[in-house]
Amino acid sequence: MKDRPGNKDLHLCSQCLFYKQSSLFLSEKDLHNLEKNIHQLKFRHGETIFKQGDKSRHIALLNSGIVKFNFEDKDRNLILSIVSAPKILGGANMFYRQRNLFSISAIGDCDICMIDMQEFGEILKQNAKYMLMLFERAMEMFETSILNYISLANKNVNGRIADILLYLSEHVYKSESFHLLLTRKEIAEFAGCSKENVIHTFSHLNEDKVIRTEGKNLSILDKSKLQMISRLG
Amino acid sequence: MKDRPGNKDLHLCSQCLFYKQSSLFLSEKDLHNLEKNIHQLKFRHGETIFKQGDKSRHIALLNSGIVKFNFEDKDRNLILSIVSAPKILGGANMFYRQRNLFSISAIGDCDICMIDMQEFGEILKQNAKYMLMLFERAMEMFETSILNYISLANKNVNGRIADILLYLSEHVYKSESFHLLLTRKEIAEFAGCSKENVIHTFSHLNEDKVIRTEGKNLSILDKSKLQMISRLG
DNA sequence: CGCGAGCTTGACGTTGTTCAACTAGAGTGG
DNA sequence: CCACTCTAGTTGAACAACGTCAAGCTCGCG
Repeated sequence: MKDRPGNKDLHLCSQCLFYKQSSLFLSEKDLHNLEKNIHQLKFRHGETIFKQGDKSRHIALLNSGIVKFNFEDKDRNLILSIVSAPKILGGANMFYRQRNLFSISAIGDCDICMIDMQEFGEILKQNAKYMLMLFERAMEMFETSILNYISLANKNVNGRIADILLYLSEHVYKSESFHLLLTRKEIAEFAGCSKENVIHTFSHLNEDKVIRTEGKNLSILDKSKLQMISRLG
Repeated sequence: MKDRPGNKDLHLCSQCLFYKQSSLFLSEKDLHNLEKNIHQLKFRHGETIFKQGDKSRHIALLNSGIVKFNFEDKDRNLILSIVSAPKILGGANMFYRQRNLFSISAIGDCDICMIDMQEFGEILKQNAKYMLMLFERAMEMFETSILNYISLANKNVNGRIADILLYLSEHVYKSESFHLLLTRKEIAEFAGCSKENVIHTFSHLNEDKVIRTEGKNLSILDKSKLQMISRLG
């Protein structure tokens, strides 16, 4: 964790969504304790936020940016999920076990608030409703993983890639046209197929005018057709 | 939910593992309230305990038996996980959303205690440490789902089936030799492949004396070889 | 006995992976 | 400023893995 750039000063989380939500549940005193245990960090593209197998000592609030959850195998890599701000990261590990089940790393630049778990755990134990709220957030990521799992099991490559493009458009970039920060290989790791397969599928989708790719830029031209491919896959 | 056989009388959970654990966290009064909201049920092979898409009104304690978590698609079916008693079922849905993300059904006969969520939710909110314990349990099932997902993405059919046999042996039946209550089709739904593929793989494993199948009975003869197949897959 | 469900086997076609060759752009050093 | 190298992307072809289909089998049950 040495090369983490960041400003470790205490900061006022006045615009921070998480802080606002927390203030609904916590007392003045707990809120102050919480603030003492938060520090802000910036991560650049590719940097690891949580490392698979590492001890989970923090919970991370993704305030801006996009991250990927990836499971690292001997030789292969699998992207479980990709999410954009605002999200609570690391909660799944926190509520479960001491060691991270997977890594989380930045795609593009990310602003993150790190909360030390020691003190935070104490606050949590005193505030059951607050814990419930956090837990629900932590579970959201599992839902997307399970939906990905189902997509992988039941669909062919075309269907899965269509799924991924729709997911990225609707839930990550929130636009029909976006600048992909993922390599073809990473998309393949998300779809659970080879990178050549992603490229072939992109080529066909380009020919059929369903999408348009220009280098890293990707536009969805015919969303309904893409949805049909997703369904038929 | 009409044809649920069961005895709805209040019962004394004196041997019930869950009750014992709960007594470590809860006050006499809460424990009494909890007991009032529990009723015992018996489920037979194939019966549905929780139905995908249904409202989650209960949390279920699996006291004896084996259950499968399965996601139902238009035409296909996918088994996310198979677990044996003692386990807490439905917590994942409970702590997440109002509607069940997947179905849970009995494999063989199951003894289950159903807890009504209305009153139970109130007890939870007053007992943060207790809630944390329940969370941890609820998360266990997600870990197995994610590990299955990874197995599906990174391994070939042989490796996945080897994984499943090892999993069933170690975590479900707790024996090298067991009476399979799953059909070949269900194993295929767990492995995310066709039933013929399961049969072919079983045949080869039989030829190579890695396992022995006699109808529904299955014995693992050479565990280390099976582990090797799992690794190479 | 006859029927149906689950199981088994082998053949065949499709899908997807792997491999190899090529292109384009970015960074490096003489 | 050009050659070199490295990485990402692209394409097509060969091969292996897997799903689908068809046919026959076994067993339990009405």
